[in-house]
Amino acid sequence: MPYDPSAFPPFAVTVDLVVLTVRRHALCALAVRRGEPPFQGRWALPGGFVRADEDLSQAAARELAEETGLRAHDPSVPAQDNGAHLEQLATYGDPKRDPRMRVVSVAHLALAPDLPAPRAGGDASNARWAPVEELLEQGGYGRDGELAAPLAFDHAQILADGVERARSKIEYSSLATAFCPPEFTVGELRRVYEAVWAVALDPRNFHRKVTGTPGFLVPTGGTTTRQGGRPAQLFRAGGATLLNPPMLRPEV
Amino acid sequence: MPYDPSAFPPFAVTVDLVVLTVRRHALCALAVRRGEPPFQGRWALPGGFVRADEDLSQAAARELAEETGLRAHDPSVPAQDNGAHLEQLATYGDPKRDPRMRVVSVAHLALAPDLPAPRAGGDASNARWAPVEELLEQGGYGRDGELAAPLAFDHAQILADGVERARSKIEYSSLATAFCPPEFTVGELRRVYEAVWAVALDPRNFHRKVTGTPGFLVPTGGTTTRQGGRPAQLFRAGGATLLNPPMLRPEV
DNA sequence: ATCATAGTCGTCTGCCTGACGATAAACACT
DNA sequence: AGTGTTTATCGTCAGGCAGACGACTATGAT
Repeated sequence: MPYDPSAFPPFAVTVDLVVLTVRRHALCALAVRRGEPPFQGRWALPGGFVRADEDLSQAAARELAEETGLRAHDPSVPAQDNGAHLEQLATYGDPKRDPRMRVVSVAHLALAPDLPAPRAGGDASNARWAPVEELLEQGGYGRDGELAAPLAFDHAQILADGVERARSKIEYSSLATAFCPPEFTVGELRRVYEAVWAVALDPRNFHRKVTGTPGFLVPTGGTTTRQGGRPAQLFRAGGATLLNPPMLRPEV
Repeated sequence: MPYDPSAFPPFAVTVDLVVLTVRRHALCALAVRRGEPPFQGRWALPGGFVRADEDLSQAAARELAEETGLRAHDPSVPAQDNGAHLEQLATYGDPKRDPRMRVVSVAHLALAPDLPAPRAGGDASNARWAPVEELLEQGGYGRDGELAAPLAFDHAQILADGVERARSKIEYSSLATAFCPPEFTVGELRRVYEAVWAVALDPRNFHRKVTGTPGFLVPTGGTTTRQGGRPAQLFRAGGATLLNPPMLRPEV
């Protein structure tokens, strides 16, 4: 097939972001309110057009910074610091997914600690962290009594795919630490798993598992009592990225 | 950001295919020879433009049919028959990945049994099954003595990603059956694992594992001696898609 | 002082896996 | 017909890991 420029239809290419964090024992996603049609006033995932000279991951990192102030974690820099984990999720290209034109969206998944406050163009009322169940349920009422309209476009599907990716990936990788601050306790890490999987885990078995997996956690020497109770050791994420054997997700 | 049609740059969107099969105890990928510049004469992954009214998965299924004659397995149809497994792999959008224009390629991964003979536009000399190591090694010589030039564009990266996806996915899913004909023996399935992982597995432990996993294999009642030796039971792929606990890939 | 909370160390049991012996049923020879 | 080769299939045993859960420790709150 010759590459005649008139032989292929032009597409708009966007990146959409599933930004996940754990707040108040719940897995939450960043949502922004749409200012223009279509779906004006509805909640949507943050995103935007890919620029002409930009790689897809660059566009995703730029959007992430614009919406949250988070820097994406560059894998080439060992000190991951405040950087959020960012990875490509999947691409959505149904011809009718945007009523105005043909848009192909390359969705990315970002995992961040609880710290940041959302800001959409500086307007906090148009951005929020919402529990993923609240964003995914159709027609219910959210915590604020507002009718929970479904997310704009196919963003409910994208969010569901991102949540599923995160849920499965923390099984066999050390990615759960991306939800934690630079230093954290075993209990805090356990609460991340409990929030993401929406299950209760045995603290003793969890402690044995994570401290017994080489390279997963590195003790910093410090302790903290910020969770109450007996002081807990502080850890940093170790170099290991793959968990073998994996963390087992309870059946029900 | 308003959706002014002049506010976003136009992209060409293509699908590229990583089609994998197992032949002669080796994991092989489908490669086609490029007829025009750039990379004229070099081997590349099959692919093509997404049409204006086509979904991404439809485009991938169409390209797969055009290149191999394989029908993609429609998940809504339980009888998978001759259909190949097809799933989205990842999207590649480096601004310089195609020297002519801005092309975003949505790569797909297809797994097929050994049956089909390649055909690229009816010309078999421009399509072949090649062992993935041969396609991925740089500067060596292939089986036919031909200098192994690297694949065109970023297709070596795409192929490597597809192979890695296949290798990890057969660990925790029943996807290895996609490499097998509709009816197959435990030994044939084991040789699929051995080819994809490039390892040797213990036949007795493998037999215990796959026959002991509920829903993985369904006996058809028949037997075959097409592999020589004692007649082996024939099985069909069962309904289970997830393997829990997973098949463990040997360390080395 | 007592309680509540959270963290940490152990024990026990059952399941799964890896290593490997043994038997079974075909085919290819001699 | 017997022997060897190949592949399939069943069984046994030891080690590792996870789930269930008891026990103890160290802090803050009342």
